[in-house]
Amino acid sequence: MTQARVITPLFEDFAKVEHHHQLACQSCALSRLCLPLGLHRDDLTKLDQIIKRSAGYKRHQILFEPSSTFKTIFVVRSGSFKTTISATDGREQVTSFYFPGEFIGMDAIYQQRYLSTARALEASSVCELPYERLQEFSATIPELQNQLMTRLSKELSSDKNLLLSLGKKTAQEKLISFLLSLSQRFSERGYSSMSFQLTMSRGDIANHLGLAIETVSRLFTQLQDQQLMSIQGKEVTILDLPALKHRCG
Amino acid sequence: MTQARVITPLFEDFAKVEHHHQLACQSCALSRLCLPLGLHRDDLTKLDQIIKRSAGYKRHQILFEPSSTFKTIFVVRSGSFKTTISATDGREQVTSFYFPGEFIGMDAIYQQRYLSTARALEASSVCELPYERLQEFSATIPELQNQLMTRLSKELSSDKNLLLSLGKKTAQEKLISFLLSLSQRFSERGYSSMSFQLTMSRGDIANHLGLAIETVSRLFTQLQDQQLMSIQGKEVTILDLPALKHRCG
DNA sequence: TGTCTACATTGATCCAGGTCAATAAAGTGC
DNA sequence: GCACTTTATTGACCTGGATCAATGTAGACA
Repeated sequence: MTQARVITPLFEDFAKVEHHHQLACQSCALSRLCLPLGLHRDDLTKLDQIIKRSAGYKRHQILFEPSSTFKTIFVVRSGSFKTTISATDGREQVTSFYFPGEFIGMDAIYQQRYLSTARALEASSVCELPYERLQEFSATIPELQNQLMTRLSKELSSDKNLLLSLGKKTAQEKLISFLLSLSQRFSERGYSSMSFQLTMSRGDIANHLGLAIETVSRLFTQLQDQQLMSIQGKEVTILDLPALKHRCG
Repeated sequence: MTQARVITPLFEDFAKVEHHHQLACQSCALSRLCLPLGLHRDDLTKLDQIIKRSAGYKRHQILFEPSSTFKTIFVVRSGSFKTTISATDGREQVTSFYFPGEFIGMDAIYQQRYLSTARALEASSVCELPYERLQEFSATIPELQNQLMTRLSKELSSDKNLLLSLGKKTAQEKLISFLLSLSQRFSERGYSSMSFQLTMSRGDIANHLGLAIETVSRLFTQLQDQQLMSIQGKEVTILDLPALKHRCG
């Protein structure tokens, strides 16, 4: 119960600190996870001019979709998002979830149009990085260019790991891998890695992992029965981390 | 039969033109698909200095693996490669196939170590782009930086599409999507999009699509029976493109 | 030219996880 | 607080594609 309070919604505390949303990168609590990482103070000041802190997004609100014109890469400031990609017949695949400090929309650089649709999972806010300006700046700030490449490469890495999950893992292994990767990301953001709130629905998780909702639900009960973790609604508590790590492949 | 001759191995003709393998980018037949795209002539000359044209790789030979130290990004010059990622217990997922002009190893930028293992599918050759030098050069050649980001983003896009395939498509849809994407890539390289040689085994295709070899084999027979395409060994001929497009989701 | 070995096809059987259906919680708005 | 809607759980049953098994085919190399 006490853990739950601090993480609903994610980074709520940071959002509150920002009385208006033009808080400079220098004083942003996220800077250690975000674009500013490794940038010099003066470079950051320059960058600060072009970054637009957007108003908040409500649960389910669309951040962008394939029909939107591509101008910016988004960074999650608070809350969380999901991206989905659609087949021609309307079937959708949830490709990623995004938490504070993570970049959304990088797959649009090639072809200069968003490939996917991004939706807020809860009340959330973002910073907008105008891509063209970012490119100009990268020419004079090598560390910025490095930062962008690293982010792209990081997303590539996690997609490849997801490919391994979807292609080769059992339903239980998929779910455990997913939960452990969430745990890892929460811990990087200063939250408990052992107890956290899911911001996405069972449906989103199932879809992301190529499973049916019912399978996810059954696996949750099964993991509880095996004393590996406890799940009450959206709250996940990891009980036996070594056993879980052992079971995720 | 006539089509088959020109594509075994892929870009064989280019390989022959290069009597030694220090052919400059400017005179390389691939330049239109490769890094040089959009670069100024003088920039290309500079870049040429740092690109190492490596000796050939034999079928099944390893280009890199996770234990290799990351220093370079590879560009396929001739032939083709596959990359695989491994679970802790040894299960492998074929994450991508790479053809001439395509970049291998970009997922290593984050963490500075290769995530996957790359193997030649046939007698092949590559150019090596030392990553650190590439970074230095990007600072002064904005178009190079743009080129790299675009390549990363392109790989991201194709991985997301594969996620859709693995997560939401039926076996037949997966296979058709895969074959059509190959067809597209062959056509970009100046080959027939209607008739081409598979350079990978049934096992590689099955693994890549999260299927069993037997399923792939059965689907091939089924696609032939339905007069949608003809498959004799490694040679694929597309007979009814509209019908195939309709069936791939 | 024949022998090996790896790769591919085809058939029979099985099962992990999907689908369908009913019920139960948990939000959400009035 | 109550109605309504969305989300989650649980059970019964079914199926697409995996697995097992046998056979066929094609390179590789002596």
